[in-house]
Amino acid sequence: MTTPNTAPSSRTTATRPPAGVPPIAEQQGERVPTIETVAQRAGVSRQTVSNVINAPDRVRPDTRVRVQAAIDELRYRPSRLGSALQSRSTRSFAYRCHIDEEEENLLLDRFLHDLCRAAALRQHHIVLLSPADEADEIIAYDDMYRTGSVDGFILSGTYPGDPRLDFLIAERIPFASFGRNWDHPELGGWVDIDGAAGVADAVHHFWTRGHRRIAWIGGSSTGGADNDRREGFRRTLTDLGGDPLAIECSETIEGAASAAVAALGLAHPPTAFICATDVVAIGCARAAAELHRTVGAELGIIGFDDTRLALAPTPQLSSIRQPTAMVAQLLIDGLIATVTSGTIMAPHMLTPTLIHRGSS
Amino acid sequence: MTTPNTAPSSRTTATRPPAGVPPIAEQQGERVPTIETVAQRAGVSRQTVSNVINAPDRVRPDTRVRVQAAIDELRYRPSRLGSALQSRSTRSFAYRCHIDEEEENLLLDRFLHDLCRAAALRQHHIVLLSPADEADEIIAYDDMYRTGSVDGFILSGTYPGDPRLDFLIAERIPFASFGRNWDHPELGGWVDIDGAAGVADAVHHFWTRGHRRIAWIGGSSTGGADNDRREGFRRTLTDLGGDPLAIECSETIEGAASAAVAALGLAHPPTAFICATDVVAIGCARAAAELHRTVGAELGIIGFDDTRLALAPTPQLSSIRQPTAMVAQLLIDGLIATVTSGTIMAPHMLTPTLIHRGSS
DNA sequence: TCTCTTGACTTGAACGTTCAAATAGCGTAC
DNA sequence: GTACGCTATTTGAACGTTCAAGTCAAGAGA
Repeated sequence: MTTPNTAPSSRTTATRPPAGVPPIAEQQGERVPTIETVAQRAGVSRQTVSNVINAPDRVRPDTRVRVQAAIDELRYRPSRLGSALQSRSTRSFAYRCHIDEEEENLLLDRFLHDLCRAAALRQHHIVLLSPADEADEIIAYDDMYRTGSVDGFILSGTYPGDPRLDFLIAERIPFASFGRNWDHPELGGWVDIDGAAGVADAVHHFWTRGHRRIAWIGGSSTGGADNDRREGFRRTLTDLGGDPLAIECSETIEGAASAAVAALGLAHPPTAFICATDVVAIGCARAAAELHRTVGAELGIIGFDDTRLALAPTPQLSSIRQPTAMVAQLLIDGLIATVTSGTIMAPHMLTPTLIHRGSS
Repeated sequence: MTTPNTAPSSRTTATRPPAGVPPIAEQQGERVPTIETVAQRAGVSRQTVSNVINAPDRVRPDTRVRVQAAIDELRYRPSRLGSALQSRSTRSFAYRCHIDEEEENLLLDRFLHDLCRAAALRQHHIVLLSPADEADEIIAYDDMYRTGSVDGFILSGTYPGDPRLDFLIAERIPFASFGRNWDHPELGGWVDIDGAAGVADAVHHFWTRGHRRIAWIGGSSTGGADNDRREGFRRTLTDLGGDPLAIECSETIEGAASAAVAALGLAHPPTAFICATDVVAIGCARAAAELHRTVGAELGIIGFDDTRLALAPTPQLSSIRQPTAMVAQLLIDGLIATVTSGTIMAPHMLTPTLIHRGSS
């Protein structure tokens, strides 16, 4: 962070812009038009202009046309700050952008994108937050809310005992979470995917195709989504009369691959893997390749999240897809309702879909 | 987007929050403290409170202490909206969040994260934009800037003829770009990585280790960063007296793998691959595995971007790392300067670093 | 003693919007 | 003819801050 390693070219061009290019924002002459400018031009009052924009039905058609013409001529756009100050709403929500160097999070990428889209649909913006750790995250929530920077918060990746939910509920700060409130689901404020149901689908899928030795492979977490999925696996397979084998591994390609190799070397090895994430599934596919086993009917693999990674191997991996776009839309709509009505949104549990490809 | 697939539990809990949990934001009694509240409590005027916060040296120490006490007691935080309206600056920048379902962009993830951090360091926020296409992107820029939603824009992935730069310069809208202005680099407003220099490093790395048949493998774009890197490869290898082999492929694991398999089947096959991205490098590694070739001294691979993907294969992949954190910091500082001074930031060309691992 | 300067603080105004209340115009019913 | 209701529009005030100009007292210089 000292002096950047610059190439020669960066020295030749000084801080000033090159000749011929006038500096940015040199509009001293032409002030940005305000609602007052428009009003004067159209020969009406501020409020009428405001009405033309926000409640056109309150304005007589001919006046409306006249005002609209003034708006167009002046290229007027209402100031978001002005209206935010007055309405006490910024029309924006914050979301923590947690890029973990260790862990894959292609799903969260997609979710972030969906979130932006869903917010834009409702004329809202997403502001990013990137706290160092969890304590910092709560401080950042407090700070952003109290300074009026955003109207509320979108969370993701909740887990049992999550202090963020406790904090937001206690402080009466509007929020909506991708991931249930594990401790008090009845409080609402969340949208989640029924991971156990998705895994149950996968188990049935393999079972009806004749697999009798089906394994779960994933991280070792004892609570939250991973645990929910693993328990869904155990329950479903037990109900079918099978013997559930749960393999623990770190959720990286490497970790999953070596765990899968070990599992395939067992006396009674699995013939199908249901994986906690697509990354784990990729690891299983690699293990199969290393052991010269063909992935498909004889050795099945199903991933989770249906990220781009699932398309990489040959054959492409079946995967359990989460409807992130719908999650995002529900969260945004729910959070908007929370902000306006002051009530926490009703919980929504969505079911994922098994996307069937060559690997199962 | 019709009725979501909800679990039974979502029916039991209605839109109202469960009994015992009072609705959010029920603080009618305790109004949020403003600067005026603090002023009254401390027995001073608004402006003095403002000075305590923004220019403490203008206030006598004992008054300062008294005001600070009032601030702490009331838990006062200045409204970002109020000050933004007055100062005509939101202290926020917009960045386009382009998640391409087709293409890997782990690098952009990291960059986004770094951007947030760099912005936070300067008390700024990053607001996301997610336009459908490029025309939409320009409309979104115009809209956000004119409504005063943000002070300026951070771009990434510029290319020759990029209409976004032309637009922003023409409209005198503050911006800073990760990726040079290919058509008019002298105009500034950008920070970029000298991709050609990074590739040159990689070529020398292989050359000194005895490789004489070195290949470039990547997309077919005819301008922008990819082209710059490929030309850097051609030039460096030609200067050393080698015969540059540039292989075209789609930048997916699949596409790269099949292209690499084909290349390795040539009469005079390459012994080292320099890849346009880590994804392409993963593809090469897979091609090697398929052909039972050992990656390392005899068959070299170097990726680009040094994402988490580079750590997945065995041996782990060498990769050319871009200093994204520094890019982000330079862009944020440059953009802040642009907003305040009205001048476009000087260009900065940074050099990437070859991270040496088992694959080279 | 008078003026000038300085430091510490206050006051008025403005930023751009929208809510709530007020007003004007006009037709209609009693 | 007056009272009423309705619609279209205007006005005043407020949202929370900071800039610019102002006040006021104390100290310095002549």
